[in-house]
Amino acid sequence: MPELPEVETIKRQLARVLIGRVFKSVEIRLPKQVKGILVKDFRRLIRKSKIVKLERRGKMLIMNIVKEDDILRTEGKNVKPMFLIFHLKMSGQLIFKDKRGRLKGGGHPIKDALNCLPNNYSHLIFEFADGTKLFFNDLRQFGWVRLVIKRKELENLTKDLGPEPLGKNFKLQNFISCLSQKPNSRIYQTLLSQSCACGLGNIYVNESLFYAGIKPTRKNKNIKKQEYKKLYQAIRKILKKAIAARGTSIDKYLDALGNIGGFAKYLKVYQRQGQLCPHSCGSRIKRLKINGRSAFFCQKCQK
DNA sequence: CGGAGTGTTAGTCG
DNA sequence: CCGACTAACACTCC
Repeated sequence: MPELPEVETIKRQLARVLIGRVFKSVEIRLPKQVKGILVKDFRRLIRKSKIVKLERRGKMLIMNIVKEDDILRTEGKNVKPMFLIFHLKMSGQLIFKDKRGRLKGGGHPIKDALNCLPNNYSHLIFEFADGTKLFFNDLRQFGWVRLVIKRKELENLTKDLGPEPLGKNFKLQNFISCLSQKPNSRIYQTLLSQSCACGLGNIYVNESLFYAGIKPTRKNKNIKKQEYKKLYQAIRKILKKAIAARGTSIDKYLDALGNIGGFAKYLKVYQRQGQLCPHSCGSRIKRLKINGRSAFFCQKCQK
């Protein structure tokens, strides 16, 4: 599930409960989800590390962690953090459970998953020194976690990501020139590729294109500057609104447990095929496969 | 029961 | 290099 607004929501929720906590151990039930490092090194580096900061880059959640020993040795000055990076892909969740069993965090909703933790999908279980826990659940097992020591390695992992669409570096002119560099790509596909703006997935790409009045099948080279401006504004507006609503949840899911999802009621086209266009044009929302993904759009309102 | 569909992206192939 | 396609996986829905 998680696209930019969902990961941002999870980051904000988890920051409130994770900053300052110290890892005691990690139970690795599905080793393949720990990428790029030997499991034994992963355990060793995690142990006695304190979470000092949470960041997000695109759809990745990044915890800055520091060995407690290093903090003591240097009296907390100029300690370089390591980076624990999560990608939830299609179905990952990060759920924090405090000592009383209360939950915070969230991700893709899995039926009954929150009633019982750990469950069949809890592939990594981090335990903190105070007995609280962080569960990494992932039904489809595409998600991953990695740990890198240097900021340089983190930069390597994010180097192909376009700018943060809500960040200062996201400028209309840069956005247009980036899209123009892929003249034969279709706008729907380019937006999903993370290259000109990061963090957009199928929900927000479809919603942004509807808002901007651009058909997902349009080739970039045929899109006018004015339309790109509208798209740029649409992306920012929709992402902000989605973050304010704490993300989107499709399907059934449990609220009240720190799980996410108020944006679903604002969706105009995503998974609304067959329904009347919300612009009251009389046309019905179409669904079309583009490179294996479902695009949703109004034939009348999107040119 | 079989097939399609699901919030992602890395890798391969032409 | 680009764009199209597929695999990684487990589940739900029609």
